[in-house]
Amino acid sequence: MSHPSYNASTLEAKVQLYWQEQQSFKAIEDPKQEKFYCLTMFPYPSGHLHMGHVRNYTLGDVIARYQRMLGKNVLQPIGWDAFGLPAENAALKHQVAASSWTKENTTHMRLQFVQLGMAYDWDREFATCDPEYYRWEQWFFIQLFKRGLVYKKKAVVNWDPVDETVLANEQVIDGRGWRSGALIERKEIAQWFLKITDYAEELLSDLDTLTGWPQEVRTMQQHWIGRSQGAEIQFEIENSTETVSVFSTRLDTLAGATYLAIAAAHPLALSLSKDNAKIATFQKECAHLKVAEAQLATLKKKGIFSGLYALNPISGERMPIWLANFVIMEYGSGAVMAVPAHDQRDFEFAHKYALPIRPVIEPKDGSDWNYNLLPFTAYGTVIAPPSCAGLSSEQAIHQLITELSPKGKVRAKIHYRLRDWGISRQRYWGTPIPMINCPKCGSVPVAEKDLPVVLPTDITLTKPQSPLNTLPEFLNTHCPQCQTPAQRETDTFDTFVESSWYYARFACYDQHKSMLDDRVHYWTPVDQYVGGIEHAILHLLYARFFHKAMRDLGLLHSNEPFTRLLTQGMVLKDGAKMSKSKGNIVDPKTLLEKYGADTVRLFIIFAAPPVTSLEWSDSGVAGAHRFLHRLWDYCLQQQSILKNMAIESGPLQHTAVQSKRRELHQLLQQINHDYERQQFNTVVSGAMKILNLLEKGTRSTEEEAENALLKEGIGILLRVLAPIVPHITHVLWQDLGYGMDILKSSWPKISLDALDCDEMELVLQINGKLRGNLKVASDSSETSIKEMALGSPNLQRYLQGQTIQKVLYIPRRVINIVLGASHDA
RNA sequence: GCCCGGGUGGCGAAAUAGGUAGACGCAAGGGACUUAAAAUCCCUCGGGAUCACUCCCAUGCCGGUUCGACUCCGGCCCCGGGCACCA
Repeated sequence: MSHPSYNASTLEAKVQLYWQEQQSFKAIEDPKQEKFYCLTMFPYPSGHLHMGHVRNYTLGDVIARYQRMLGKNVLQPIGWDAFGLPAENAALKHQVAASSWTKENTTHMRLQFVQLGMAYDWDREFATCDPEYYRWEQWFFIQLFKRGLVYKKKAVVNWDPVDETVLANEQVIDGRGWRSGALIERKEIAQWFLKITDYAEELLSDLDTLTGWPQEVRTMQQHWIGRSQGAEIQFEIENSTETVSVFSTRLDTLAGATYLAIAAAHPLALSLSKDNAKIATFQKECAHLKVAEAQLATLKKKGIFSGLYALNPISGERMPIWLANFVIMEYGSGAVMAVPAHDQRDFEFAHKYALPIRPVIEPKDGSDWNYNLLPFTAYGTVIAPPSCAGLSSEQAIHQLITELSPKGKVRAKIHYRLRDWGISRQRYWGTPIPMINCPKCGSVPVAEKDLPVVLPTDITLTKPQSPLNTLPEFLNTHCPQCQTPAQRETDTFDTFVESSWYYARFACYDQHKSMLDDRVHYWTPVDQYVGGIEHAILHLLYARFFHKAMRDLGLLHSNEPFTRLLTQGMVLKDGAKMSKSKGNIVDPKTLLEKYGADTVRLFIIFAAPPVTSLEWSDSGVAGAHRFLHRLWDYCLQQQSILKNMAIESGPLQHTAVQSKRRELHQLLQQINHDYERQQFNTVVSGAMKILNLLEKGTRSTEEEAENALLKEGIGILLRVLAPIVPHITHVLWQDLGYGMDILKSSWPKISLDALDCDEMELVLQINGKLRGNLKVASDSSETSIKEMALGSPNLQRYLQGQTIQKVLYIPRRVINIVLGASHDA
C-alpha cells in the first residue's frame, strides 16, 4: 500500500532530463505530417522571469503540447529580443558592457524556462543581438531601400539639452528628462522611415481574413490605420504665392470654414517668427511639448493669430490663419480648416478667440439649431454655397469635388491616420542601420558583401549618449559607390524591427547563406501566436507589414504571419500590476523551489481564463499543489489494479458504473471543447471533476467493470492534464503501465455510446421563474412533455385559478408556462 | 482627450447558441482521526424572511427588448490596455 510520496523537484528534473535525452521537442520538417507552429512573443532578457512571463509561456506551452498530442508536427521555438533601452541603462549604471549584461540574463532565463518544463526546440534559439541575426535584417532593409520603401525625412524627437541625448517618451517625466531633470525640447533631426503607408490598404482589408484573431485587436488596428475618404483642399494665401494644403472629410462644410489652424512648426509659421516676437514665444512654448499624442490630446487648446489670411476657395472670403498647439506637423499636412459651426473642437477654439461661426448645414428634419450654443456635427441639408443649397451633405461633397477639382483647388483623396514608420534611434544598443553618408553620393547602402555592419560590443558607457558617433573605427569607412572616405550612419534600428520577422527566422535558424530558405514555406504562417494585449497595435501591425514586404520580395508566400492569436491578460497582486515600486512581486524562483513547475503551471492556468487579468493568490498555489498530491496518491493507490490490465473495457451492464462512465465522457467532451476555445481554466476544473468522480465509489458489485472504468478514467485524466502538468503525468503514465511516453500517446476519444442516456431532466418555469424540475424519457414527444409539466404536482399551487396563455418548450432544457395578465391591472 | 477591453459571493471564477446564477477551487466555520499538531477525510458556506415547507432580493448603476437577460440594445460610473522612441 505504501508508495513514494510526491516529490516535485526530483521528479521534474528526471523528466526534463528524459526530454533532453530523447530530443522530444526537436522539430523536423516533414511534408507528410500536418505542422503546427506555436509561438509565444519572445522575451526581452531583463534578468529573470516574472509571473507575467510564466503565464505567457505556460499558455503557449499548453497549446503546443496539446497540438502535439493531437498528432501535429509541432514547432515551438524560443529566442531573445535582446536589443533595447534597459541594457543601455544597466550598462551605464553598473559599468558593464550591454552585451555581457544581456548574455548573463539570457543564461539565467534559459535555465528558468527549462525548469518550467517548456517544450522548446532549443536548437533554434537565437538572440536578436547576434550579428548572424541582424545581418539579414540589414540585408532586408537594403532590399526595401532598393524597392523605394525607405526614405529619409526630418522628424521631431525629445531632446535633453543637458545630457545632449534623445529621450524615449517614457524617459520624459512631466516634461523633463528623467536623469538630468532638464526641460526637454522638441528637436527635428533627419531620420529613416519605412513606407508602411504603401501597405495601408492591404493591412486594413486583410484584417477581415484574420478570423483567428480576437475581434478587439482587429478593431483596434482598423481604427489605428484609420482610412478616411475626403478631399485635399488648396487654400491660397492673400498677398502670397504660397498655398496651404488641408485634408477634410467634410468638404460639405467648406463654405462654413472661417479660419485655418496650422502647426507651430508649419513652414509658413516658421518664416513668421523672425519678425514677430509673440509668434516666436508661442512656438517656443510648443517646442517643449512631449512627442506623444496623449499629451497633445489633453492639452489646453491655445493659439495665436499669424497675421496672414487664406482665401476660401468657394466664397473668396478672407480667413485668418492661426497657429494652434493642437495641430502637429507629423499628422497630415500640419494644417486644418476650421468650421466652428460644425465641429466641436473648432467651435471651442472659435469661442475662446471670438472667431466667426458660420452655419452652412442644417438638420435634415428642418428643425432649428442654435449654432452659438452647440455645433451641428452630423450630416444634414446644405445651405451654402448656392450651388449646393438643398443638397444633402453626401451629395454636396460629390458636387464640390466635381465643381472645384477642374480648377485645381480640390481633389478627392483617401487619407490614412497611419503614419510611416520611423525606424531611426539615436541609441547604441541596437542594430546599426546599414547606410553610409558619402559627401559626394549622399546616403548609400552598405555593399551586401560587407554585411553585417557589426555593432562594437566591448564598450563601457560613460555617458548617456551613443558612443557610435565618436568611435573612429566604427564611423570611418569608404563610399561603396565612389570609394571616397565616408562615414557610417550611427543611428540604430527601432527594436520593433527585430521583432517584426523573428518568427520567420526560427524556421531557418541555421541558414547562413540567406535570410530565409524553403523551410519557411513549411512552417509559416505561425498557427498560434501568444502574447500580451499591449502589443495589439504596434508590434502586430509592424510584423504584418514585414510579412507582406517579405512576400513581395518572394521570400515567403502567405499574406499574414499569424493565423491565430491569443492575447493574455496581466498578472496582478492586490489588484495592481506586480512591480518593484509597489513591492508586490511574487518571484517564480521561490515558488519553483517550494512546489515545482507543475504546481506553478497548474495554478496559473487554473486561476483565470487566458484573456483576463489574473489575481495572484498564495493559498491558491497551495491548493493547486494539494490537487497534484491527491492525484499522485490516488493514482498510485490504484497501481496494483491497473498495472496488468488491458485498457479496453467490455460493455458495461451495471447501471451505476454506466452512469459514472457517462459523466466521465461528458466531462471529456467539455474539456475537449474548452481546449479548442482555449479556456484552459475550465479544462483544469473539468480534470478536478474527473478525479472527484473516480474517487467516489459506485458501490457496485461488478468489480471487473469498475476496474475497467478506473483504467479508462485515469487514462483520460492523465492525458487531458498532460499539456498543463507535463512532469507528473509523464511519471504516472509510465508507472501505471499505460505506456513509455505520454507525449506519444493519442488524445482520448469520446465514446458516443457512453454519452447515450434515456432520461433527461428539464427545468420548469412559470413566467420565467424557476418552479421545479421534471425527469422525462429522452424520446418523449413535445406534447407529452408539456402535458407532464402541466400535471406536475409541484406546479399545481401556481396554476390554480390562472389562465394559461402559452407553454414554451426549449428542447432538452426548459418548459416555461406563461400565465395570463393579472386581472386587477 | 481619443480608440479597445473589463466589472458576478469573503476571494479566483463558472454558466458552450438568450433558458436552473455561483460549477471547480481558495479562505472561513463545524466535525472525524491524533496524546497533540501537521496532513488527510466529512459537513456548512451570496443576502434577507421563515420552526419548517418555501418565498423574496441579487451578476457595477439607470432604463429598454423578451415568455425568460450575467448574456442583446441605449445612457452613465469605475478599473485596465494602447496612443506611434518601454518592450
